[in-house]
Amino acid sequence: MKGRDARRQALVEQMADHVLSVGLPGASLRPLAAACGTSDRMLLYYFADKNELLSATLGAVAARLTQLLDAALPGVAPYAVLLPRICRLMAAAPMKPYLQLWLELAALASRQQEPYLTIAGQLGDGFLAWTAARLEVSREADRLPTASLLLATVEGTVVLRAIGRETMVAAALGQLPDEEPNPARPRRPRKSR
Amino acid sequence: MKGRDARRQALVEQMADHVLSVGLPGASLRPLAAACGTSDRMLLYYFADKNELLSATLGAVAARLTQLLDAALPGVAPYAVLLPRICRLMAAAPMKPYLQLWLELAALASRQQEPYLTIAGQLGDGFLAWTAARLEVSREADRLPTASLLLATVEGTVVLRAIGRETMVAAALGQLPDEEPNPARPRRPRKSR
DNA sequence: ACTTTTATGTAGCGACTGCTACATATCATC
DNA sequence: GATGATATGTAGCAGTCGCTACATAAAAGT
Repeated sequence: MKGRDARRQALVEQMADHVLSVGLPGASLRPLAAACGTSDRMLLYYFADKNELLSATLGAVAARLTQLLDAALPGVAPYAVLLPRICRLMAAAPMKPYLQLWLELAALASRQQEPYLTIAGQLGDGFLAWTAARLEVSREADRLPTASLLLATVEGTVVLRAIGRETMVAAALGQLPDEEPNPARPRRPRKSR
Repeated sequence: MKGRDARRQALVEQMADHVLSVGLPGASLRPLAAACGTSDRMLLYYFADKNELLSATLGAVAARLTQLLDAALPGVAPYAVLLPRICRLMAAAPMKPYLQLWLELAALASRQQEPYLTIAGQLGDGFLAWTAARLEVSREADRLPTASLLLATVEGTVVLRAIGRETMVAAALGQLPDEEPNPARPRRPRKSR
């Protein structure tokens, strides 16, 4: 009764590895079991069914992501600085598997499928809180609305990058309200006049 | 050789209906065939394989979406007006099946799967052009960058709505640069002073 | 009328899906 | 050392997946 929970946790972590590398399409019982060095039979011995198993695994993934995000971007910044900063963070290699999984979750959640809808919602709440905590606002009442707007834009760049349109992301980020202190930005080579 | 293409087109339209209603997860050969009143055998008689069949079907879906979007939102508007306008359009009921499919495409594209990556990319290009055409800018050089930023934010609200966070969308849209001419918006009941 | 092309039905293959029945180990407790 | 709980292997079920071999019907062309 004690080692059982420990074994479950160990399996969950190994399954999290596997899901992060191949995504939900590859998250069927036999491949998952193989990634854990066990059998589908044993997975269903430790978990009631695939749903419970996946819920636990995605929970572990969410925990890793939370940890990863919390470690990133210390300090606060105003909207116009924070947006490109977060977008750059989301474009970094370590985020890729999480964001691929995130889009798969969003697609399933969009069809109201449980447990994905619930999990994706909680992840979204986490994203918002994380964003809000790093946002510098003049009026405190603007924090959540501004963070929501920022989050939406970031999510959008994630989608655009997913469909291979990094150019659009770059164009969008070049089009900020221009409040960040970036002295060395060549606007245009200032034609001779 | 003549009726063949007509039959293909008819099948494609019926499959588009089906895909729009159940999404890519339900787009396997036998259900698709049933939706067309035929058999999987016949689908693979008119199409080389499932990939070709799905490409054609998603092309038809894209055409419908283009038509649907082109009919919507005549006239141009500046960024701050256009953003909530488009978001409201995306939240409308007729868009739902398209956006659910769009997220599924984005998730598959994110894993570099063809033909989804190509199709999603083309759809994204269409979105950007559509947005840019409705955007009112002061400097023409800002059109594409600003449209990209707008598109990203819109896509983000689509994701947030997919995961059941309409509240975040509402909060984000309340947090616009506030340039739209909306005289009857109660900011706050202006406390007595 | 004969042949060739076009269209359709039937049946099935091998692989995979989530899940389960049954048997058996291993091991702690009484 | 018998007994019961915990753990694991083997085998398989009923279903779906994309796809194909084989037969045949209808139609078109000669």
